[in-house]
Amino acid sequence: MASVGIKDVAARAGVSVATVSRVLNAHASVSPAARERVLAAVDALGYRPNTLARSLRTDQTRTLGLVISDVLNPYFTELARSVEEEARALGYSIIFGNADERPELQDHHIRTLLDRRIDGLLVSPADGGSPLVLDAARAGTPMVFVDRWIPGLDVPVVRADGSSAVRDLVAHLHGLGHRRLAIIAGPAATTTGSERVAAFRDALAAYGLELPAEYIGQGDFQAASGRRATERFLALPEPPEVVFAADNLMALGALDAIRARGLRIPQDIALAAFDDIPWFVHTDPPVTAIAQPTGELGRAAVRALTDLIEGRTPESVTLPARLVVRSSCGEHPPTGTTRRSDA
Amino acid sequence: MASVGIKDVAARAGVSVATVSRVLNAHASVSPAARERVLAAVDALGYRPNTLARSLRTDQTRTLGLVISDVLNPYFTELARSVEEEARALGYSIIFGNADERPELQDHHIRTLLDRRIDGLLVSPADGGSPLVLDAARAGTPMVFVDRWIPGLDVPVVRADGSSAVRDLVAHLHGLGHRRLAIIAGPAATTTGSERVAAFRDALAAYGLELPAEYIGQGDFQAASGRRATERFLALPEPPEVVFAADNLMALGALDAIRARGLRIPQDIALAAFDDIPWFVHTDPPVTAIAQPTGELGRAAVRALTDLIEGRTPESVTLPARLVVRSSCGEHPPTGTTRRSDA
DNA sequence: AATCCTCGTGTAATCGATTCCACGAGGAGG
DNA sequence: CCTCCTCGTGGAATCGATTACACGAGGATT
Repeated sequence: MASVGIKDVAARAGVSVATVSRVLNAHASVSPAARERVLAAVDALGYRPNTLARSLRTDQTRTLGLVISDVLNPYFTELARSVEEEARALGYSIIFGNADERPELQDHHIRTLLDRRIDGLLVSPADGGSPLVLDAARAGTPMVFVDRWIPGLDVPVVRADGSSAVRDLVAHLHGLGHRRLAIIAGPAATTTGSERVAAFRDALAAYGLELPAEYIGQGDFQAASGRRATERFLALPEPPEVVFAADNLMALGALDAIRARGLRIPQDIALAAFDDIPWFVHTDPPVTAIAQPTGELGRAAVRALTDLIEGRTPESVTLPARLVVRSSCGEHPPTGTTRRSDA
Repeated sequence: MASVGIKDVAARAGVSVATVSRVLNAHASVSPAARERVLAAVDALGYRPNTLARSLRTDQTRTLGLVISDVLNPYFTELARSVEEEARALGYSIIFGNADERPELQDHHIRTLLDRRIDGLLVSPADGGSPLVLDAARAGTPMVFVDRWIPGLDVPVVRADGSSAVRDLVAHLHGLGHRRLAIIAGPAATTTGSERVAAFRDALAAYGLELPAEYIGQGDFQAASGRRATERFLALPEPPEVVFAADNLMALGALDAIRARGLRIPQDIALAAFDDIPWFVHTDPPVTAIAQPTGELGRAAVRALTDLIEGRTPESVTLPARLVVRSSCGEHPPTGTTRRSDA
């Protein structure tokens, strides 16, 4: 039952544990004969080094932590996938934590990750900055923010800039004749929560349009909040002509609410969303959305973090998002299929 | 920079490391006074035990590995979420691995997990059984299969039985007048790949219907394969009236293919899927699907695994799946909203 | 031929916890 | 008053690796 250790390998190869360690780590000089015997012993015994012991000694785990805001959100899921892929290519593994958009759950995972002595942390903060994150950052834990970030910290940020895409969206909507535009925002404590509202408001201003308070629904990036916000919009004396959801889950909730009211999209009300996902092609109707270069973001984030860990100078990265027009805001659907460019 | 260790705590509290360890682990007897001082020192220093050292010594990590077949599949994502939740409640953490339906990637993750000395493994095998999985099972690694399994191994299985739901589906389809029914299958090397075809064929047989070879599309549970299989169906001299996709991603691919052909659902061709997801409510049209009690499965799997680890006798669990009728197979959509019961 | 490197190797300290064992103090029982 | 537990505590071994240091053998340099 006792799994085989380095001692067993050493014994079988007739060398010391030091030599075994040396061949395994391509260290220093080892005679070809000894190397041969060690390698033979290793796979005769099926030896696998104990990473716990190794990490304890070397003080590095070659593991990165990734705390994502919500696993049920396809955007984060795709992000997680690309992060893991890039990390693997660079010789790191990833341990995920899912925050479910709850700051206390986020902290739980960060704590666990830190306890495991991960080499670095990738976070998409669910709030404006828990003491835990702040302390970790100040204590010098290698850390990179992805998608969302916390201002005022010397931590590289990898994210997409949606403002130009939001301008395109508003231009599109305005061109279709819409004038009363509403937004379902994310939590103000998150950068993506507040920035998307600001970008939307600015874009409206360019057309001389206002964004009245009752046209800002407060959501939390989860489907249920999108539903509630939309119901509130629809109950208004003068409901908006367009609802723009700041993420895809709240768009799903909006879809629920609109369908429950028996309204049609886009005839009765138009819908657009931040974050494009494959399902938006097949919803009724296909949803106009702002697509982020998700895969690129994940890869860039990993590169930034490994740069930081390995002593190179990481750079913050901002990539542009882009508008993908479908038919949920009115007019004819675009001819042909509109596909996402991000693979 | 050297993070604080148990020695620092001991020094500050004026006791030995043994005593510190004892209060931290609620072991043996410690005087209230000493306990007090230790606790004070612990949070004055912000001490956190090094889990690597602890695990090395105790030979347990209180960590479970979960290898899922595909993170981009909402079914597995939901499974992962419930698994983590239940594990957390029981005092374990989860490390995920995403196999992307590729056996070699699955093996990579299992190897990594094993190297980390996880206490137990939850697997949804992407193939009929890699040597790695077989060896681990035989070597006595606590292991539980979830969703899919490998026959002939003494490993508990937690899964859903879809056969009765498939019968319901076929009855529904037959009742709508459909007679030429096709299926997009998963890889034959997976149990869910072959069982769903078998269940479908059996259900058809009850109505005196055949399942000809050209009506069995070979997929791999990924969207692209669903698209290809559907294109092949549509190119047949006598195309099927219904396509039943064995998972939701292949259904997405089928949707793509059907739309690209300019056909309408359900007038030109009907569609149904295994695995229900929130988006199916809002696709065009809403998709009739077989829903698994995903959350329950995840929780049961964790309980079985922890039973195994902690020396209790785990039990295999089979829960029923159920049919959720929407409008993608014809007829009127059900009145009211059809929601998923699984929270 | 004496000296000095270089090369290959082994011994032992170390990482940070847990835990067995021994030991002294104090109370109970005789 | 002596003996024997029990209780609280500390010393030191241990888990399985890595790696600094020492050392002996052999070749090269003078």
